[in-house]
This record gives sequence, structure tokens and C-alpha cells, in this order.
Amino acid sequence: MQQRATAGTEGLRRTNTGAVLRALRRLGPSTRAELAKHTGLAKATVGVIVADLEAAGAVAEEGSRPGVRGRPGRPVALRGERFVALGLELNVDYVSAVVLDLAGRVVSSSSRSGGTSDDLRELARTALAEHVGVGSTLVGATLAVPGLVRGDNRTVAWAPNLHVAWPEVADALGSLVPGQRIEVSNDANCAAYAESHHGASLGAAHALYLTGTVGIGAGIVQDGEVMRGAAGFAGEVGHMPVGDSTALCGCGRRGCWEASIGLHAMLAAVGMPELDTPLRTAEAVAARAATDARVRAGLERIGRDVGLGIAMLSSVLDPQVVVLGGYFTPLGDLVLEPARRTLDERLASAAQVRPDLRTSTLGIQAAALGAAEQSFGPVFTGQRDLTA
Amino acid sequence: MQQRATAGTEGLRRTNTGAVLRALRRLGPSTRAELAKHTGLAKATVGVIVADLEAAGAVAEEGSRPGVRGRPGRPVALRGERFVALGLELNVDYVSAVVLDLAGRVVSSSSRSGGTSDDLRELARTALAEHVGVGSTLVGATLAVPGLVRGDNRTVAWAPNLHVAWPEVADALGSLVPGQRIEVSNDANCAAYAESHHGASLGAAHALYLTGTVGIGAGIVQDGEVMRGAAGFAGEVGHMPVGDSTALCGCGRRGCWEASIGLHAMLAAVGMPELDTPLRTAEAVAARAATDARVRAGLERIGRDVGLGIAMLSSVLDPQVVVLGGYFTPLGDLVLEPARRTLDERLASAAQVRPDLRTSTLGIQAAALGAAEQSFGPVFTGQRDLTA
DNA sequence: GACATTAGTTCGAGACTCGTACTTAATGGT
DNA sequence: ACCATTAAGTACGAGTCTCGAACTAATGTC
Repeated sequence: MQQRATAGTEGLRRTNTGAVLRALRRLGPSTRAELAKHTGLAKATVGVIVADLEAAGAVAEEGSRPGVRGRPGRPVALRGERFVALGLELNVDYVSAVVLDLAGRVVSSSSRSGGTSDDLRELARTALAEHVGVGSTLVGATLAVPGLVRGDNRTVAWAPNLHVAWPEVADALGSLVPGQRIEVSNDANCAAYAESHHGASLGAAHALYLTGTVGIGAGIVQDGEVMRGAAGFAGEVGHMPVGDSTALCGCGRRGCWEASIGLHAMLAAVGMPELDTPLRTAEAVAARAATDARVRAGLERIGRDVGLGIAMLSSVLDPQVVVLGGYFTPLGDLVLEPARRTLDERLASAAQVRPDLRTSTLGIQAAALGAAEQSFGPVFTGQRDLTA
Repeated sequence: MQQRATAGTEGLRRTNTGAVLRALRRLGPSTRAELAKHTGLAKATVGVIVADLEAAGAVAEEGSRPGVRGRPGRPVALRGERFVALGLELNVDYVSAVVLDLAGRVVSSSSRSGGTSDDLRELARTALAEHVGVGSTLVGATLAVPGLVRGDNRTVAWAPNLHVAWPEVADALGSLVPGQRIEVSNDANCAAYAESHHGASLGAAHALYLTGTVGIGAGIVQDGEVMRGAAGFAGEVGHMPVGDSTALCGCGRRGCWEASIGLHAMLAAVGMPELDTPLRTAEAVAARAATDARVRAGLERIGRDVGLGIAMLSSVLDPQVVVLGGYFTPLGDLVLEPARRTLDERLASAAQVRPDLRTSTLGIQAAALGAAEQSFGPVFTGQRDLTA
């Protein structure tokens, strides 16, 4: 009654099919010979697997690529039209939906302000109606939320910023995708996954994603997989004791990281008011920084505390890339430069390399995109069979 | 040219053989029927695999267990005599060697003071001579060192406390195990692995091990596997900025965690002198604490800073169990109790459960034992075939 | 136009797992 | 003492799968 990952020979086929699909995602359109090289499978095996995938509509042949000596290969490419996944995000002040296809293309991407279950339901319904036709099958649907999601990928243990009745949300959304199970996932984890597959940390097996709004959250990617922790709560870094130890946090304690670098702390440091969304607020701050030295100094202070926390996290996790999302994105180097300097001062040793600090390239869609990508996870790992 | 984990059908067999071996390690002696239940394999398959393993000498039948209705099963058990692994530790003031057998029994375990390559070589040689006979084969050998080990499991990037010429060590040891490749691993990682397989965090898939001597190091186990990080440097937590931000650290910076809770900080807090080894020093402190309230107060202060760092690490990693080794072990609840209280105050949310804080049960042998266990890793994951 | 070169398929061999049917070995009741 | 019951382990045939070698196909080069 334990792991059945690869018991019989058909499980083996699934595993190998997953390897072929992964290679196609990574390499783009490839000939069977190239796939055989990259997966280590025999040419004959790849031929059979590709034929199966073609029959299922998951891949299609493209025009041949001549020019080299010998018989030209006939590249096959992932076909997007047939298989798609839905990623949703329910956040405090906005909702978004992304439809992602098997080839990794974003078919549809939409957001709107408002943070109710109805807003999300509406958005999801139109996305599905407009972009998931009769010819395409929905592989899965995942909902990203800013809160603690249990290890079962279903229930939410704690989401203080979201005023939502949980079973109700699941039911309301469940009716949109009949016969499907909507998975729930943490928003920072989803965003981290998205940045690692499509964004700023593309190709880095070990990456850390930091999102900053009113609260601070992290998503940890280790060896290409999101790290969950024992109860699924890994990455809840907002209340680490970092930065100004006297700063009062919304949670009632003092010294939490987000009390030093959360949106409100940043606004206090630069002496500016909050606008309607964190992103727009940060854009205003960035604009003002160009002319106002006091704002730059405030961001410098924030950046140092950001760097302090990243130093901490880097000591523990040793990431290759750290991606900063949320309100940090518009501020860019205004915050990242002081963070880099602090990080250099605090590196554990000369041998350790400073991780690369970058801003998010996916912006507000990161979490929903990552959620969709997570729904494709079982396909690429060979746990789910598209050809059945 | 990529992952060949499970390509052909013989790879499948290896995977399944690994599953059977794992089940035997976990459950102890089991009948074929029980193994079939627990691995999910068919009875017939288990029969074949067990027969192969028996032919290779990896398992043997035990006396039957009567008493129940029906034909009694004939339990098979892992046989220790045939396959063993060597674990070594080279530390600042001592070296140790452990010979572990396939069944998980510690065949031999020895330590001595001294931290030179020659000391270790001597210890390893006698351990091998006395406990690895002609009938037994050495599955692998791993060396644990207090330093930053690169991802290649061979080279050491930084080991400031060890005054050793690296290629020389590898050569000297390599001649002891002809035809073998000695892997190198971080000592805290090894100890964490050992505690998860044999010690205080047995059975916990997500555990954190903290070792305290002059420096502080951590080993992180996530999903049963040691977390390495991008360059293999994950878990270097000694220089996280935690605790007294004015405390001067040996690395030249201020505010490092180990400047607050390292051995020297602890001794300063209780006003006692250092003895010849950290362990003996801590035992003396523990003894004095029974009668001296000032010592208890000093340990209380240390415990709070320990708790602060663990709060940090728990927010990031969400471990189920935190094991404290090194000088913390003799002090036990004198440090753990204040740490637990601090941890309770700093938990990220009501939903998050406090990880269980325990002291190490393996003591000074933890790292060497974990190193040996790591050598068995490929056997139990099915990457290495014992029956060949 | 012959030849070298590379892509992809066909085919038979070999390895493996699985379910079913069967044998074996014990217990418990009559 | 005998037999029904129960469960463990094995034999066997069917079904999958991967693999290497041989073969066919398509293109560039000389």
C-alpha cells in the first residue's frame, strides 16, 4: 500500500513518456533522434512514444529542417490546442486567471480588482468559456491563495487577509470544472514555480521567490520542486525575527521581517501615502525617487533590511537566484542595490557565491501562471497519462 | 544524455528491488506476502526479487512465525554480514569511523581524539581490517567533514577549522578502499541523515538537525532527503544574523548566530572555562547548573537565542522535528525549555504547530553513522544493484 | 549519378510484472 | 484422526515494454 510510482511496465512507459514531454518543453520542437539523445532512450522507443502522443493529440509534426547532411529530421512539437490547465489566484485586492497550454504558452491571462469568490468565479468562467473549447481537455485546475495551505492541497489552515468562507469557494469553483478536483496552493509557492519555469529564475534548479505586499511571503524551489515542509507551511518568512526588532507587526509581535520591509514600513520610510494597490503605490514611490533624495534614502534603508533577510535565507537554502516580486518589482535596483551590498557583507564565507538578485518578470500573473503550471506537473513527471 | 533513472525493464527491476529492501529496513523481517502488501507489488514479483536477493546474500530466511491460522509465512530478513558501508568523520578535535551493515546495525563504531589525516587513516584501517572480512563487500565509503562540500561530493570548498591538505586526505584514504570512490559530505548533513534514520528524528520526513560546538551548523532533511542547495552549501546557519547584534563573531562580523550561541558565547554567559572537548565542557556546565542559579540563568539566555534562530528556521523550513546535537545534548532541557518558550512566542500563526525539539540520541557518532548510511543510499533507492 | 550521412521504422529477442490457478502448510472444529 | 478453512508461496502464460540490429528513406557531396 505504498508508493506505486513505477511498478509495472506501463508505469515505465508513463515515466518515459513524461521524459519525452519534458524534453520537448525544454528543447522546443525536436526530432525523434534529438529526443532519443536527450532522454537516453533508444530511437525505436522514442518513435513509439511519439506516435502515441501524436495519436492523443499532444504533439504534432512540424515542417522539416533541411540544410544539414543526411536525411532531414522531422521535428515534433508540443501541441497546445489539445491540453490546457487553468490557474487561478484569489488575493486580497485582485483575482486573476491564466489558461496555460501544454506547450507552455499562455493562452489567456486576465485579472481584475476585487477579492471575492464571486469575482474569481466570474473571471474563471469567462476564461474557460473563451479559451477552452470542445476540442481541448482541461488537465487540471489549481487555485493560489495567500495563506497556509495544508499538505493535502485542498484545505486552507490560515488565511487572515482573505475574508472568505472556504468550503464555499471550493464548491463555487468546483462547479465550473465538472469532474475535476481543484487543488489549492500557496500563492508564493505558485509564483516561485512560475518564475522558475517561465520567468526570472528560468533554468535555476534552486531558486527563492520573495513577494512583498502588506505581508512578506516566500516560495522555495529546490531541485526544481517546490519545497513544502512537514505541514505544507514552508516559506512563511514574513514573521521571521529580522530587521528592526522594535517594529510592531500586524500580528501583534515585534521584530517581524514584514514589520521592517512590508509595504507599510516602506511607505513610512519614504513618507508617502498608500494608493489603491501595492503595485501602483510602489510605482509612485519609484517615480518620486528619481527626484527626491529622501525617498531614495528610505528605500536604501528598506533595501538593507531586505538584504539582511535574504542573507538569512541564503545561508539556509543556498539558492542560485532570488527573485523579488510584489511591490519590490517596480522599485528594482532602488531596493536591490542596497540589498546586494548587505548580502555581500553578510555572506557566510568567501567560498559562497552571492545569489543573483532579480526582479520578477511575470508580475501580477505569476501566481496564477504557476498554479496552472503545477497542474501540468503530473503530466511531465509521468504520473498522469495523456494518451489514455 | 540525461537522466537514465528508469529506462529499461532491468531498471524497473532495480527500482522494485530497492522498494523491497526499503520495506525490509523499515519493517524488519517480513514474509513475502507482507512485502507484497507494503510495496504494492504482486506476490509473484516479490517472490522473484526475494529469490534474487537471497542468491546474492542480501537477505536470508528466518524461522517461521506460527500462531496464526493458515500457512505460516517464512520471514526473510536483511543479512548484515554480506554488505557493509564505511562512514568516516574528520573533525577538529576527533576522528571517528562507523561500519554499518545492510540491516542497519552498527557493526563497529570507534572514535579517537586528534584531527589529522593520519589519525583518521589509522582508525579507518583497523575498522576495515577487523570488521570487513573476505565474505563481505564494501558498498561504499563516505567521509564527513565540517566544511562546505561542493555538489560533486568530492571537493571541499571551505573548511576553515580543518588544517588539512585536501587532495592528500582523499589519496590517503582512497588507498584503503581500492577500486572505491570515497565520497565527501558535510558533517551536519550526515548527522541529520543519521538522526532521521536511526536517532531522534526517526520516521520524520522533515527534520532539522542543529549542531553546536564552536560553530553552529545545520542539516536539513526534506522529504527524507538531505537538502543541498545550489552549490551544496545549504544549512550554513552559523553566520545568520540572529541574536545579539553586537556580538563579535570569529568570522570578523557582528551579530552572527554562533556569536550568540556558540560554545564560547555559552561559556561567557555562564562564566565557566572551556575544557578539552565541547562535550566534556557542556557536561561540566550541566553539572554545575544543578546547584548554581547563575549558570541556569546564563543557559536561559542562550536558550532564548537558540529558540530565536529555530523560530527563523522553522518559518522557512517547517520541520516536524528539530534535533539538537553537539554541546547542546548534555544541556538538554536547560537550553531547550527556554528555546521552546521563545519558539511559542514567535510562531508565525496559530495554525502552525511548534516543531518538536529534541536532543540528539546518537552523540558523537552521528556524522560517521550518517555518512555510512548515505553510502547505502543508492542501494535503497534502486540506483545500485546488489544482485549483479 | 554513386556515395556518404543521418532519420526513422521494422522486427525479433529479452526482461519484467501481473493475475490466475495451483500447491503447500498450518489451525480449528468435529 | 480427519477434514474444512485459511493463508503463503510458486508455476505459468499473457501482456508490455525497451532495446539493438538491420533496413529503408531522404538529403547533401563529390
